[in-house]
Amino acid sequence: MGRGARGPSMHDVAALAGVSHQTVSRVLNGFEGIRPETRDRVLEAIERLGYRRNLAARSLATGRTGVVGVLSPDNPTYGATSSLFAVEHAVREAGLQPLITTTSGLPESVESALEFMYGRAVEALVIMAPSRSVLEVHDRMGVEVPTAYLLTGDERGRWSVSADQSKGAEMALQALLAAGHTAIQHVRGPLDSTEAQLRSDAYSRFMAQNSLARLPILEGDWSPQSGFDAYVRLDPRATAVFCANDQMAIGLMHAASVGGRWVPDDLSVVGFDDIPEAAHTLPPLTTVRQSFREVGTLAVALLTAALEGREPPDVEPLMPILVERDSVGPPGERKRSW
Amino acid sequence: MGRGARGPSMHDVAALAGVSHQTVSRVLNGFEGIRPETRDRVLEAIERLGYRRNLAARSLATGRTGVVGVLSPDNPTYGATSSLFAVEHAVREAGLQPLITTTSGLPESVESALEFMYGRAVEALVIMAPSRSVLEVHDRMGVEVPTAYLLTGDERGRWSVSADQSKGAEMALQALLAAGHTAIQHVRGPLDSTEAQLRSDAYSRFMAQNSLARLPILEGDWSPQSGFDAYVRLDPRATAVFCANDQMAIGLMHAASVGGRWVPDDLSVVGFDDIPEAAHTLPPLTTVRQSFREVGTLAVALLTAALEGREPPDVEPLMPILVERDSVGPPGERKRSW
DNA sequence: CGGTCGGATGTTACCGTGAACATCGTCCGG
DNA sequence: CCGGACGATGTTCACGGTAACATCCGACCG
Repeated sequence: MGRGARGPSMHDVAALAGVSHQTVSRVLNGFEGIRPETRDRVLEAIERLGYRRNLAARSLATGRTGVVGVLSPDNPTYGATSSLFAVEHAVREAGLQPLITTTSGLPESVESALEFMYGRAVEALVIMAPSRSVLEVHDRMGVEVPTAYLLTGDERGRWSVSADQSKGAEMALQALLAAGHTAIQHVRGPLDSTEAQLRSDAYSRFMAQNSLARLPILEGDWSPQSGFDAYVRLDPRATAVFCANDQMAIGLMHAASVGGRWVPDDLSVVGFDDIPEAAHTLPPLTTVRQSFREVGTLAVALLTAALEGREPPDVEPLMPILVERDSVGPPGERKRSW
Repeated sequence: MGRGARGPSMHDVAALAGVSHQTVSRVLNGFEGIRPETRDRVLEAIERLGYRRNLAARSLATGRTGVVGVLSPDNPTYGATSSLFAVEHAVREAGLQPLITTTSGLPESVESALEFMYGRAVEALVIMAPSRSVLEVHDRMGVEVPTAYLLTGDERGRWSVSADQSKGAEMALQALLAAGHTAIQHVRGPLDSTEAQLRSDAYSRFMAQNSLARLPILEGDWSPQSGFDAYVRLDPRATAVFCANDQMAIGLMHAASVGGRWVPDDLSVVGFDDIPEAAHTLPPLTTVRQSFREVGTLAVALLTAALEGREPPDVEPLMPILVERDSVGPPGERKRSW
């Protein structure tokens, strides 16, 4: 194993500045009792040598790594990625180091990803767990570092950071109801997904509360293709569909158009997430926007508080926003001629 | 600075197994000359104590970190993120540690991201530089680790890994030409972007080679909104548009529909990238697929070869694939009644 | 005017690992 | 029967920081 070229060390800096290495250490760590003149000499020596401190040595001496593990799904969706990048930024901002590791979600993949991070001595974790199985693996491996959860709905109580999924779903459904729809069907996300479950539960609750007949819930996998496929399984009576995300809504609108049904005249559709494309589908998609970046930032705030021994802030679920565009219209058989 | 709880060390393992710490080290590093019986005793002790080696200490002793820095745009687009995740996976697979750092692309952001990574003593870099300014900052900071470039077209010669942008653009244009279009306009990506430049150059070349009049090149920023905005600036003579990515194509098709022009009857559109939504736009988008994951994997192969002192493999630009769907039709004034 | 105190800085030990070198026993050949 | 070689393992040191403690020196006080 060839050893890397080593840069200058504290001792080199100390020698150049005519002080001891400990004084250099004190300067770097912002110690108080240092004569300004000495500090300047040290800083100049650092500058001259292009010195960078060796974090491995520091970590070895202090027993701390400052590494925050981030487990992310390896699926490049807009929402998850937005949150991921917000987490990355916030972690770095907090003076810590993000260790982003992706997983397909299969148990062995989750396990190897977590094993990798534990092997790196992470001091905190952000688990972006779109599916419950990820949580199960994590629980089974039982490690003790502070952990925040994203994409898990409210599964983990105060450690779960998320937008209010139920409220969001309600907003979407309310938009349909307000337009006059009563035969509303739901295309949910994967059974395994906690967020999909919350939205789906909200659907059932909403229908019950408004004394509407609950049509069979169709299952998709978040992909546009699965939305497309869901269309043919739609109940003929349905005049409106609440899709659990925008991508499936896009696929479903495509299928509707192939099937000769026009959105919003023959079928109303709402999505969830407000991905950038949602404003430009045909027709532009009415959807529910959630602030992905905000949940990422909040999760890190939770962890830094825990790491510094402060009381973690209470995280209220974030309020989503209904974005009304053109995919919702009144029900009825106003078939457009084409 | 409170010191973290320290786990068992090699010495603890050694004591339990009745050997010296060096023997433990040898077992862990797969040394040859160890009696099987001794090895087993050591492994059992490791198991019993739940020992994990301290990478900080290892790194300090060897002078190596095994960290590969990955600079990524903080823009959660499908393509960049796909490559990013492929890089992450490949780096980990190679026994190294990815250090993913995002940047907005603004010089000070790029600089702080690079500074962060250099401070972590990265041994190699993957720079995902959608814009030339990122490269400039990187060059200015002048560091010597092996560096692979993504999203830069062929800017960096053999160190640039990418799909063949020119060929891809040609394929897109050829599809339009084959359908009978001669008045083809181009909506390019940002001026600063090397990939946009390559596609744009390919457009100019293609038009010249086929003796077609080059219509003014419009500039977008990759977003659907910018594609939408470009529509009104379209030349009235244009019967077809080559958009430099799918998102802009989506926005442009939206605008066309608002403007009462039908795709593909009144206007043909091709995109670039083949994002998952492209198969489900109205109409489904003809586009050029490039293998984002593959370029990510290849970039890492390049770096691991360099790190191990092997001759880096020659990386041929990857061949993109034309995906023909329904957004291209023959030119003409066959306005669809609606 | 000497002792003490406190601020500024130096000295030493230690963190956990890997590398170089030392040691020990055994086997084999002269 | 002894010495060298070799295989298996142990010992020591270095890596580059931080923490604890030691030291030095000037100022202030009794």
